[in-house]
Amino acid sequence: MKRKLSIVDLAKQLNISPTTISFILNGKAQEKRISSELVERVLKQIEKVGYKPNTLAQSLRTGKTMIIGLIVENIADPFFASIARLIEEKAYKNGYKIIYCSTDNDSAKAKDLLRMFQDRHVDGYIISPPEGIEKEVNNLIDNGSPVVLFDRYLPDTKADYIVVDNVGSTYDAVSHFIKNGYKNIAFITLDSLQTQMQGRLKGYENALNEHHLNHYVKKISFYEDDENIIKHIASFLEMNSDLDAILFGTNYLGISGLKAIKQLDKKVPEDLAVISFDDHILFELHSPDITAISQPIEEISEKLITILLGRLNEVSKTEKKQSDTLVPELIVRESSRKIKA
Amino acid sequence: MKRKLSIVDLAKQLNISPTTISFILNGKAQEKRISSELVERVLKQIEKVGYKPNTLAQSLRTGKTMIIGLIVENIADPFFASIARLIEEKAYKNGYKIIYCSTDNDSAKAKDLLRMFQDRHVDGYIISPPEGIEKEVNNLIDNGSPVVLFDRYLPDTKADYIVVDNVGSTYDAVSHFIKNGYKNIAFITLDSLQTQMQGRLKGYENALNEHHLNHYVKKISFYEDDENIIKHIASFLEMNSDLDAILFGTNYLGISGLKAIKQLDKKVPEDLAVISFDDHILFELHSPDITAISQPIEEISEKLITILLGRLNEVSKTEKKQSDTLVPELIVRESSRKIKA
DNA sequence: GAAGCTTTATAAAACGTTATATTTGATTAT
DNA sequence: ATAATCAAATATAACGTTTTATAAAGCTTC
Repeated sequence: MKRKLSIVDLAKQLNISPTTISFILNGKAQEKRISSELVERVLKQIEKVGYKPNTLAQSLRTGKTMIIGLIVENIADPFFASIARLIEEKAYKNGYKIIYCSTDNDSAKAKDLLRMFQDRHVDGYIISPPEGIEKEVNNLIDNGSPVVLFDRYLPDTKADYIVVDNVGSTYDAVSHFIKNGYKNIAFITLDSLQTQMQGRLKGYENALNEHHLNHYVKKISFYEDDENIIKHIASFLEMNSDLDAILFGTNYLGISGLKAIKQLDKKVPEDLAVISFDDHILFELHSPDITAISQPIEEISEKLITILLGRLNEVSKTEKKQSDTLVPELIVRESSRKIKA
Repeated sequence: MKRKLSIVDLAKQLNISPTTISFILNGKAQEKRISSELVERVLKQIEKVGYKPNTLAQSLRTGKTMIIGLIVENIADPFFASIARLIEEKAYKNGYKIIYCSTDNDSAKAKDLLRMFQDRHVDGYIISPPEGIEKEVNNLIDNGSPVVLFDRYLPDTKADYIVVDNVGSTYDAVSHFIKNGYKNIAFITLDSLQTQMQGRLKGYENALNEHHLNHYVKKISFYEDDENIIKHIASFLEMNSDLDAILFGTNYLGISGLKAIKQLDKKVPEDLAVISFDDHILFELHSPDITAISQPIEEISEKLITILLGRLNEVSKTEKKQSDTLVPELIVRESSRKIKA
């Protein structure tokens, strides 16, 4: 196990001071008026012996780690996994690494993770936050660490955020149902106060109210497992036999919902039309294929990383809160087809 | 931006030496015979002011970062995302964080990532390796960093690994086809020398040979995008109109394959029976649902982290290569149903 | 009453950088 | 002639820990 060589070793080899090498490596050769011959000589030796600065020492000294903390609800969810993948890629191109963790929407776990990330001195945060971590997030920002939220945001924080137009997109989805002749439209969603779920509910209600239609809302706890979700949805469907359409609030509710519908032997869209929030490969290949509200994943990731990198390079930390609301697309498929008249 | 307080600050507050605090914090109070009153007093103050050691300084001094580097083919692939999720969870419980990156099966990128992770002094590695990084992996091990491979392994390295019985599972899948009356069975796989793909091919061939059936193998480059994969599969199916069953070598080949089959308006399993490697939520809900070779994801993750943590706690690094081969399960569904006689 | 142990605690060096202040010798301005 | 500027490089302290070696004080023991 050979010890890696340090800047001091390198300095000894060249018979110069470590300081000089450090200046050269940090692009201060000109500013510090290091002669170009020396610069040349140093770079050549670095190349030759394959010297690499110790990032830990650099971080300890500078306070920068070039690591971004990514906190998502669940890395195994394809929506979050895709976002993670894109963020990883973009961060990597800018010299940043990602440390990630999943919260399971548990605020205690999220706080724990924030503490850990802080211990590790990550430079910035990208978070899909559970409720209840407002204080911790504000603390981070007050301590100079930029935080960008996504998917949902925390109104009582100074954190930047990127979200989508939840209200508008469920409004459009329900309107699409109505235009196609559906009248008894349910919304199966999470029992959650998070902004995105509130928005989705709002859009649903707005559309129904406009047409004076009945509301059928089923709220499911985040902490149920797949099997229980299916049971709840199935019994909700049985108890509301007049329903002719369902909007699902998230992709996994949609998936569990399809399982419930299958169990009940209902036909989509003849017995029950379906739209789900979040597109999924399954929705594309399902028979019939499922209409979905597709979030602009690429654009979300791009904006997230752009804002965060911007903050990281900012000189004065005074600039005010940044946010953006992107527009999802309703991908119309077979499952929400017109009722035969 | 308040500066965090250091062990020195704490020592000053208590009018004692930083050394003493360090000993106490590292559980050496007894060994170093620190009086229990002092221990008490120190712990109380730590609690009171919320002192947290700086992990960077600790890492610099000790050479340990408590970070595990996770290198997967693609974090957005549900197989890898699920593994990542489970590994994350188990690592977290043991005080380790995860840094992850995706390789896209690109050995140059993988080498780059290994270098980065090394720069960051990660304590150990979990890798689904592309070919061509044998030298780098051996270097890591020689330098004392444990490496555990999964999904595929590198025969020419000393790295531990966890894989599944690829040969046996595709053998079983093909045998299942044969038992159900299928005779012209294709294997659509990646054009790859990686051990898992070689194994899957082997199992396919073994089963066919046993029954003196024709081989139909289509190898697809890893670097094609979804659209092209579909085209290749579609044209392969058109050119081999006598086929009555297909085994797909990975989940995304299976998914693209289903799209191709849909485009060609073939019925599953009447025109074409289907089995795919790797289970997927889509396979469960597809009509008809798709028979799949399901890998024991939970068990894989468990063994990976167990081996790695074992290595990290090992005193002498002499113990020999560890490996394990787990057994996937063939989940039989509608798509490989018996041909009507 | 000196030598040797215990007990309890500490000083100082080290990990590998970077940033600030300083040195040295040469050149220019007054 | 001397003060002032400049070019080129360096010494040193600092970041916050851990570890090794050492100290101080009290107690035995002969």
